[in-house]
Amino acid sequence: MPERGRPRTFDRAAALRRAMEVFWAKGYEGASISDLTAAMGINSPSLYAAFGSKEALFLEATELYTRVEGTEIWSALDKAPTARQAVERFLRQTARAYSQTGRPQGCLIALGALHQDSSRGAICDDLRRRRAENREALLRRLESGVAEGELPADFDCGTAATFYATVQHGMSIQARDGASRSALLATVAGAMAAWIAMASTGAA
Amino acid sequence: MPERGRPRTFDRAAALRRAMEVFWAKGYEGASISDLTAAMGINSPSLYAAFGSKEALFLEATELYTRVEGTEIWSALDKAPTARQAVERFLRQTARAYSQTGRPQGCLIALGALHQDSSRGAICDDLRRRRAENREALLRRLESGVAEGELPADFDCGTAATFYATVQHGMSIQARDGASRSALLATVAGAMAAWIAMASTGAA
DNA sequence: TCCTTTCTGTATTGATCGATACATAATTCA
DNA sequence: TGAATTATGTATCGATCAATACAGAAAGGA
Repeated sequence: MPERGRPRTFDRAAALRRAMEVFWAKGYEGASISDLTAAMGINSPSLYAAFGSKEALFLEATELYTRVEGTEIWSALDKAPTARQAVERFLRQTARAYSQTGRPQGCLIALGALHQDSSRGAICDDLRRRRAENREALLRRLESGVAEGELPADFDCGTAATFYATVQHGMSIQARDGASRSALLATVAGAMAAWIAMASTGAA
Repeated sequence: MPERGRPRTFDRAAALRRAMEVFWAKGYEGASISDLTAAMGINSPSLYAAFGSKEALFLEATELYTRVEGTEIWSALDKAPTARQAVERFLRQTARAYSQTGRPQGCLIALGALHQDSSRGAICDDLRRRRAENREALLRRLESGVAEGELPADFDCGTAATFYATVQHGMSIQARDGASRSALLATVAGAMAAWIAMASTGAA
């Protein structure tokens, strides 16, 4: 509460949003401090004073991404009445989110830092952990579907969770390649076609 | 034929293979000239004399990757007697190739340069073009399946080609996350489960 | 044996990377 | 008001980036 010293002259939350967009568009190593400060409207000493380092800023940016963009995509999982609808809506939300105009295409978590490297270990690990959490969320929803009797007892939830998470990752690259929303929805249709077979016979 | 001047003391083809592995593991921007020369066993002037620039070296490396690793994956498309077997073998070869021990995991074409940037336009465009060619190859094989009567006339080849190409892209990220071969094959099983539904009813 | 050509290794280029030193400005506390 | 504290802008830091200058070495052609 008691704010000592000269007050900050920029909006920290707004600057973080700008930084998130830069990381989203360019990836961790592709986003330079110059890129970031230019987008955030501040000088580098202010960036370091407010966020600590490029790495810490990225971690805050991914947390913000997860909370805002991620929720938009993943909230469908819990809201939908059936596991099938949950997965389909989650994928359709993914298609919508990955093809928004005026925003970077694809997913920050999927594309932000794919190449493990000497100094980028923490960054890669953080994104990997978030991707693993996404698969876990899918897995839990599918297991609920089995517990509730919607899905057969021998339904291979692990295989299905891995499969749908992988499709979502592929959609990030597809979106980066400039795929239209309808092209992304075609992928969703393909992925949901698998549901029928997986659900009716257990895993293939 | 007439080799004037001092002969090269290193094997250009072997050096290119090493460079390909560095780009494969670290991506275009993640691979520094130092990384490359160290792996190739030469100094930077030799690199520039033999390959021109980092960008030209990358383009040669991706061409080599396509010719060697790519053929291993994609040759299944033409060899298999049916479209379904072609797609399944193509995906299973992908799972195998993406989880080879002692090699980078995932695909150079899919992961090499995902973030379009000022100076990397040509690199991104080249990889994008190769990814588009892969989808085209899938599409042609599926259309053959329709022409030969294996698939119904209303089978949506475009949707299926996009879907399977996207699954393969997702498998690159899955592999980068350390997925085992069996985990990748689980994704293949999921993707092939979609075949049944797509082939029996046309697109979903 | 020169001359030309090409490659090799050392050393270095200007640019940019992430990160700071420092002086100054703006606020709270006493 | 004066001391303490924190933020800001300028001007950098050493390290590393991709790319070369340059001199010497190794080959062919004359």
